[in-house]
Amino acid sequence: MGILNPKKELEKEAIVAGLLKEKGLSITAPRKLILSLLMKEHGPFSAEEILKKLPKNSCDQATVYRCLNQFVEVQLVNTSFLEKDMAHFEYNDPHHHHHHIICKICKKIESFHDCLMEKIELGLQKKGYRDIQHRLEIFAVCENCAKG
Amino acid sequence: MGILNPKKELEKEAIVAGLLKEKGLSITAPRKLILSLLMKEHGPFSAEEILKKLPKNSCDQATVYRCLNQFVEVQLVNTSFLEKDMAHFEYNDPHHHHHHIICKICKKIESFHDCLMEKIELGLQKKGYRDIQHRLEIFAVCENCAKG
DNA sequence: TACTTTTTGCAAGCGACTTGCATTAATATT
DNA sequence: AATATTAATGCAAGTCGCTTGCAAAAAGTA
Repeated sequence: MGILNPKKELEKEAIVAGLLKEKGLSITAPRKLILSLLMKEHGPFSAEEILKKLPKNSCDQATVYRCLNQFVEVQLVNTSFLEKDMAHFEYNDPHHHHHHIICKICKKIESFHDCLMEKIELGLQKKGYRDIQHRLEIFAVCENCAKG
Repeated sequence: MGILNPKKELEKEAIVAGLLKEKGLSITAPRKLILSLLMKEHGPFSAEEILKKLPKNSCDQATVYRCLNQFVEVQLVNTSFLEKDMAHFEYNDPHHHHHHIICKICKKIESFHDCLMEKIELGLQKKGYRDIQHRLEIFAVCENCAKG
């Protein structure tokens, strides 16, 4: 794909570099690789999956974790804990806000773009989902900490 | 408290034992201790916190984890991943459905009993919370797996 | 280009959680 | 109620996702 259309690839590179700069991160090979991977493929992916998807020996496991944590900090990436014991990461596209539903048995992950509990659960039941549970967690800075 | 009102304590014991039986779990000392702790105090608590709250040497770390996982399986307890790297556990009281908000900085956890995104975020802003993010995860059995 | 700062790779380390196994306790059976 | 059977517990060792210290390399800066 990059070979077939080098112009477009260069544009994408520029976008990725721009995002990194915007967030105050220096532009390095691993950071570009990881971020463009996450922007191209729709996760959520575990760190291990990301490492496997990168070109062989292009970057170390430790670097993957370090980059992902930095991306989360600057809100380029969202974390979720769909599976116990393992974080999943996904590019945070503000224009495509969505949530995940993971099958308790086969662990298949799907996304949906709606955001209202009752509506969601009814819709999912009609789709054939059973035994639906949800978890909503909110992260914020409290009044006290916002002052300090 | 148990000493002051032994009758009420016995009643509570019976409730806890009843819940365990209802869920097909045998009634053991550690299970009774952990479940009644979670029913009495409102978490969410980490496994470590639970272990510390139990009477000294009343049960092993491994047992705490084993019990908690069983409780989650039978839906007596809910898990949340408010902090990366550490699960939190809480008694699943169907009459007091609620969610959690954790401060990004001081990690203070509060619960709220409302359940509508926009309403929630507006209300929290008025309460002084800033930089609000939320995470909603849904767990269910998909059509395929429900068949099998 | 030379200097300073940050990032990376590697390997060792950490910590939450799990597991194998012998012992002990809970349920089922008689 | 006593015994047999099955399951749960404690202990210690192990696993695994993730982090970190440090020297080398690459980015940013002048």
